[in-house]
Amino acid sequence: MCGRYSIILEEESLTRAFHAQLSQDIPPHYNAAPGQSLPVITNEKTSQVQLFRWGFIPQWAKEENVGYKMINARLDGIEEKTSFKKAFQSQHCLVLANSFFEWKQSSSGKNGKTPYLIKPKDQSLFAMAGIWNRWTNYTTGEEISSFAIITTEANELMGSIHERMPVILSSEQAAGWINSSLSIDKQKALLTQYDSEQMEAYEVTREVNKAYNDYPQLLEPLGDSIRIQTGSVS
DNA sequence: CCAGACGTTGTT
DNA sequence: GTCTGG
DNA sequence: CCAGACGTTGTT
DNA sequence: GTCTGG
Repeated sequence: MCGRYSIILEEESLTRAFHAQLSQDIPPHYNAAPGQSLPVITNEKTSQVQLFRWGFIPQWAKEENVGYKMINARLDGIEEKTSFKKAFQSQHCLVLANSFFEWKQSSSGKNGKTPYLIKPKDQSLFAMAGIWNRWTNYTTGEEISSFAIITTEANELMGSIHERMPVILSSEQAAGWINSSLSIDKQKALLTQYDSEQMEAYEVTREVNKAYNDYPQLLEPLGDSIRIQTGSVS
């Protein structure tokens, strides 16, 4: 799954990869967590980065905390899910990221879980496929826009760490995902499993476990950690 | 019909 | 165990 | 995702 | 709101 990631937005790479603008200052997130306002690009406004809350709040929700249970949406079966159906048809977004974290359960059961950082080898900024929703709290009138990250089966590289991973899009796939003039069938075909050969992963400090820790050192390889790439360990 | 769920991951 | 909050 | 709380009343 | 289950 994907329950934590990093995003430090730079205007230049944003423009180059996604042809979108920043309309406000967006603080760096070295340790983005569910419940926070994070940068996305939606199909409704493809030229602007907006801040949406991570944790999809469905139409039927009576209160916003429902969103904490819906930080991810499984691609498999998503069209049959009451909560996600409508958004999967017409409310797509790109969740901007530089890397994401996954925790590997130690085989012995001892030492608990070890956090890893995973990212594409080549591009520093990438998009994860997301769905969004706009929800109104009828008690307070407050309107909240929220999103979930679509997940799929782990590829070879990810498999050694965790069973699931986010759907990662190339910039061409990303453009199609938020292009509402494409048919849903064509858009669905864009949601492919990212190539294992193009990714790398390494162990990071357990300081990342605490969501209130948010600084650049969280992204550094742990001193004696191994770097994982498909077919080789270096 | 009404009532109750509506989600994911991992662990047991 | 289960829920909330970051 | 992980961490941390999980409760009430009354008094300061 | 909408679907599933009784």
